[in-house]
Amino acid sequence: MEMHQVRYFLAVARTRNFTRAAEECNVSQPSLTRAIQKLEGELGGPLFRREHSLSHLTDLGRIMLPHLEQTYAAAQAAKSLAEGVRKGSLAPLSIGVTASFAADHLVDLLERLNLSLDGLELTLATAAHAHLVRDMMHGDFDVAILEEAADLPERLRSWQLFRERYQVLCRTDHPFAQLNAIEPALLSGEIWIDRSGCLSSPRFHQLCALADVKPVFRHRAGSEAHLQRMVLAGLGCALSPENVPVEDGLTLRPVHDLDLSRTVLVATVIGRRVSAASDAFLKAARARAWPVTEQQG
DNA sequence: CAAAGCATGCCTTTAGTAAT
DNA sequence: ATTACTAAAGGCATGCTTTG
Repeated sequence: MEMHQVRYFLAVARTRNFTRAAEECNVSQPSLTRAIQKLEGELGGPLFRREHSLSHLTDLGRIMLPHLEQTYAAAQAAKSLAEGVRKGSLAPLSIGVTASFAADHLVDLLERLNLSLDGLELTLATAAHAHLVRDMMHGDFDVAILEEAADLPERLRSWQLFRERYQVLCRTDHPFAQLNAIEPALLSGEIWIDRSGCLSSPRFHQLCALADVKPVFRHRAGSEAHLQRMVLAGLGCALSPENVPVEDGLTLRPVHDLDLSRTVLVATVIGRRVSAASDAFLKAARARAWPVTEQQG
């Protein structure tokens, strides 16, 4: 099925006249007739009943009409969108954010970007670290905000935004909430919610094993929002980056001597064309004041 | 019978593909 | 890179049927 066939079909459906439809479409009547015949061959039956002055859609034609209208409208929309991108009146930007990064950090940044960039068309998506990196390399994102890791692809060019520690996230009615800082030994026996797909998770397990601290690793959450809901629901405690905004009823408490922190980066892929929108975002992100972590101890 | 409406035969042009 | 072939779109001329 070709788009010109759909276009001709819609013109005939509208005018109920092959000759006038051909004029509308700026082709000769025989060309239009042949295109309709081809479409009918492909769809398995006549779309129009040819009755001279009373030509009209067949049942098949009526059934096809809304689908083909939609098809044509979608194609037209794609065309005008493409034109917008080409002329620079549209500035598409796709940002991938690691699941443990609170999008709250981006609000003012995105607000300024939207004000300064005409035609900004933003896609903001979240994914676990490994998926984010993979999707970034596949071209799904123009820019990624992710954690520093040993195995980041060489083709990623990154800039550090800020560094932050992990702290214990618990309910405000949990005994931990009363402490200024938690002794690691106190974590033993606590029911724990793991951050699945997050780089901090294996590192935390490792640190616990080294210090002979034994939380009960039982639950898993795939996003920061889910993690906080699960803690709110009383399922257990978890680790969260210290700058994550927490829900009412939750609090963050540091752990003594817990060497668990992360570096948050903004990254692009080397060699890929940097769009105006990407460039503006990168510049704004790097110029922005990010949370500063005081040195512990 | 003339005009309107659609179909068909035959042609050219163009784009894509396979072979050299 | 060049050539040959093929398929498809489209145009012109014209035929057939219906309508007024």
